[in-house]
Amino acid sequence: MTSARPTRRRGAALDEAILQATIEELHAVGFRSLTMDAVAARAGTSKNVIYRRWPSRGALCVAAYLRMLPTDAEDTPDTGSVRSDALALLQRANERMSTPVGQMLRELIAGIQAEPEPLRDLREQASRAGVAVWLKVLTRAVSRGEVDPSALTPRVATVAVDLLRNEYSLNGARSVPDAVLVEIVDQVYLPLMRSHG
Amino acid sequence: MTSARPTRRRGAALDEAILQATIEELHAVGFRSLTMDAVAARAGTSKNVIYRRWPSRGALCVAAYLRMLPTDAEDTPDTGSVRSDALALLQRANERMSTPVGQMLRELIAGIQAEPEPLRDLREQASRAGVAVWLKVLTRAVSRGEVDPSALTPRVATVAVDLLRNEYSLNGARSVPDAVLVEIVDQVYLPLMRSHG
DNA sequence: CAAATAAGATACTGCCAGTAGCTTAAGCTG
DNA sequence: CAGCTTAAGCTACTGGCAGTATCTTATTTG
Repeated sequence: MTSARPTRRRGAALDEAILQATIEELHAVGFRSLTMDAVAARAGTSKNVIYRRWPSRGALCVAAYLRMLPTDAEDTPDTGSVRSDALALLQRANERMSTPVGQMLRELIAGIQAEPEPLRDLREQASRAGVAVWLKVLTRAVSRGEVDPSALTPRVATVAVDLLRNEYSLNGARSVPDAVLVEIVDQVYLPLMRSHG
Repeated sequence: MTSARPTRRRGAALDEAILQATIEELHAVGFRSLTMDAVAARAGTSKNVIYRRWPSRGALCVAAYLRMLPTDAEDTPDTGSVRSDALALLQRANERMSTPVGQMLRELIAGIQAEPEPLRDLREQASRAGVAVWLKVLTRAVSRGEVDPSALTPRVATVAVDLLRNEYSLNGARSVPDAVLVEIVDQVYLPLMRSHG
C-alpha cells in the first residue's frame, strides 16, 4: 500500500490523505501515542510534507479531529416535556463523550497547552456543543408554559451538560452511568426550571 | 550547592530532600516540563536514586503534590445568607484552582493516564474538595428556614463548584472572572435553592 | 520544453525517560 | 575496630520521538 503509488499527490489531495491518516492513527493509538512518523508512514509520505502544512503535532491532530466531526445536523428532541427532552439530550451527550472521538477531544483539550490558536476551535467545539439545542428545548417549554422565559440564558440552559462534563473531568474516561444523568435532571435541572417558572 | 555536601544522606532524609526538590521544580516549571534530571540535580543526587524510590516521573510528581497540600482545616463562611456564603466559598475555590498548586492538580489529573493507583488519590482530592463545607452552609440555611432540607444532597449542594470546575476544564488554566461566579450563584445556585425551599 | 514549485527520501539534532554497572560512603555486626 | 552489607552517587548508555536540513525528483505552469 505504501510502496507502489502511481502518482505523486499534491495540494488538497495530499492534505486530505494526511488528515485521513491522522484520523486513523488517532483511532488506532490515541493522541498521546500518536507519532508523526507513524502518520507519515500511513499516509505514504514523509514528515517533512506534514510539517510544511501544520506547524506541530498538536495542530495536525486538532485539524484531523475537526475534520472527523459528525456533520449531521442535530435534531432536537421534542417529547412534550422538559424532563424527557433534557434526559434525551443528556444521554446523547453522554454517548458522544464516551465515544473514542469524545475521549479524543478531552485528550486534545487536556494535552495541548502551548498552542492557543488551534485550541480555540476545540474549546469552542466542546463548550458550545449544543447551546442552541438546549435553548430550543427550553423555548418549546416556555411556549408550553412549563418554564419561565428567564431560563433562556446559556448559563441556565446548559447546566445539565455542564455538570455532565464535570463528571467526565473527574471520573476520567469512563462513561457516566445513567443513574447519574437522572440524578442531574431530577435533582438539579428540573428544580432549576421550576424556580424559573 | 550541589558540590560540597558533607555527608551522604540516606533513607527518609533523602526521600524528603527529593520530594522537596520535586515540589520546587513543579513550582518552577510545572509538571509538563519537569525533568528527572532537573529534580536529581536540584536534590543533589542522581536519577538512579529517584527511580529506586518511585517507579516513574508521574508517580514522583503525585507523591510530591500530595506532600505539598495545605493542611489547614477549612473554615466555613457564615455570613447569614446563602448567597454570600456560596459566593465566598466559590471565590475561595476559584482562588485555589487558579493557584499554581491548583493548576498542577489539573495538569496531573489530565497528564497521567497510565497510572491508576496514584491517580485515585488525586481524583479523590479534587472531587471531594469541600462537599462537607457546602453541606454545612446549606444546613445553616435550612435551620434559618431559607432552604428546604431536600437540598441537602451532595449533588445539589455542590452544583456551584461543579460548574466552576467545568469552567476550568473548558477555559484552560486561566482564573475565572468574578462575574462568572456571580452568574453561577445568581442564575443557578440561588434559583435552585429557592426551588428547594 | 524550460523554469518554478513542491513531494519524497534520508539523515540528523536535541531532548528526555528510564536503565546498567561501577565506585564509594555509611552503618551495622561481631 | 575490622569486615561485611547496603545503598548513594557517578557516568554513560539505549531508545523513542519532535522537529529540521538537504538533496533529489516528479509535477505543474507559462
